[in-house]
Amino acid sequence: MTERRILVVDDERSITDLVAMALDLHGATVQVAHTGADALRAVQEFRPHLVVLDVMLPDLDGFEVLKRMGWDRRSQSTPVLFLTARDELDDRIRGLSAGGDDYMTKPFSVEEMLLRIKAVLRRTDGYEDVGTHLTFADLELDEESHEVRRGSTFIELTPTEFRLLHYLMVNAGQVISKAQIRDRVWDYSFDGKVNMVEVYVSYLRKKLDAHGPPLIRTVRGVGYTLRVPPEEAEGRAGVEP
Amino acid sequence: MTERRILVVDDERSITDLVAMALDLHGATVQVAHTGADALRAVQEFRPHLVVLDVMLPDLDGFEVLKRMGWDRRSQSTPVLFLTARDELDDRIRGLSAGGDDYMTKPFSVEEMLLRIKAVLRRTDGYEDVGTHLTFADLELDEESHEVRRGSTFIELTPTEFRLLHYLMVNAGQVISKAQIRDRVWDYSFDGKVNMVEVYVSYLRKKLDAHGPPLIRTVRGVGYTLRVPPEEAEGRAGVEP
DNA sequence: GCACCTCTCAGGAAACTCTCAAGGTCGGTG
DNA sequence: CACCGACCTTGAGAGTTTCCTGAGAGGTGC
Repeated sequence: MTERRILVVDDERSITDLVAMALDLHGATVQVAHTGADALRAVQEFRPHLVVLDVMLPDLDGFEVLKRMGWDRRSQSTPVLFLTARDELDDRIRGLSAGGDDYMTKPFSVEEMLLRIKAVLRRTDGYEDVGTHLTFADLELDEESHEVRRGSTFIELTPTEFRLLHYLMVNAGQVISKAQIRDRVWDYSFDGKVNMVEVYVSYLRKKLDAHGPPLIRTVRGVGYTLRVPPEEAEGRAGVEP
Repeated sequence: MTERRILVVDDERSITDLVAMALDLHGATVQVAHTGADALRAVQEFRPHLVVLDVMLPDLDGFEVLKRMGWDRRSQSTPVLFLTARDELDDRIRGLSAGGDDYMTKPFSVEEMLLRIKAVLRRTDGYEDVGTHLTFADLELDEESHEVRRGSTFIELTPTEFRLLHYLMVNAGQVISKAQIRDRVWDYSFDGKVNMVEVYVSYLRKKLDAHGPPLIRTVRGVGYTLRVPPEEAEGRAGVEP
């Protein structure tokens, strides 16, 4: 997301914080607004490459903001990612994705949001950050088509499994804690007191390891990591009597 | 940790002392605060690159401090490492690591804390302090993936073994006393009456020396040290094991 | 209603930490 | 130079923590 200016508009501070920090970590330059009026001002001055825009704002609603951005948009075609509560889903919103824009329902996961933003930027911007294609050992994942292959066989993943694998692949070679996974792959309203992460890792393993050597390593007490499987069983060490 | 300003906030003086001293030894510039109010003042003036923040403070709690740091944070994105008692693990801690922050439960070991701080700085800072990679003779240890190799074979270590080896490698060539090891690799509430350190050194030796000449040398009455194995000592009287 | 997905729960497996005690090794000393 | 005591090493194992996974209940979309 390097070199992209992104404006995040939501009246809930917790949401703007979360989104802003995540985007910041990914190299974007972020600005935040909490009202429609602020948002319009920020669009003028900050000239974002993309706007994340809540539909419900205290003063204007998101569509009004969109409309008043109008002339600006057409000249610059600044894309918008709308945020909306699930039960406020509206035909006007559904129509957005036709124009290159997109929407997400709250609550969302950070991982999901990053994927969406990248997709929108790609569509409107001709933007190739890192490409849509991730590879690790004989594993391949395509962000756009949501397709996963191991070697030559396609693997069907559920949406959650996909987000988890994507997150692991982006951070391949690094140990990721369960807390990180939970915060990133699950939505922010999820208060899982139980072992969701373990369960989903288990699902992933079952699907991935059916077609080759194990790829997900447990690092006890710390988390999980992808690793290239050691060539042969000889690479093991430790308990030699 | 060179050139990094770190603010340590905890109401227990023993903890701030411990942490501050360890960080100081690693080249960080450290400041300490014992209340939320002090912490906020220190954030303003000291402009730390990272804050170690206890959740329980006499005046404000850690989250309140975090919130009031708010606007400051977003512009600077100062990361936070939270400290919390294991049984106070709080739902509010959720969501932290999506922003690059992290938390640790008390009691912790100094070694563990240094590893966490480095990890957080790496994530948020883009900055490679010393690299994640330690090398000694044909031994390699990677902090990020928690992988240890000797020559070409991977070695599986338990968390405690890993901390111990890491500590030895950081201080390679220096004799480390058992007391130092205990204070650093074990958490500060540990009152080992027995020979824990010896036992774990033994475990390490068993795993490491299966793949080459002995690396950990005992210095009788003093402690242990890593040393490069002598090339070949066939002419010598049996001084070397 | 059916298919699929998400999440819970609980039992059991596996890994890890720590203790203890039986030897082994070393250095000094009688 | 043989022996002693202090120190060190290591195997065995109990107790605990952490992780894995099957079964199934609820939810959602078609």
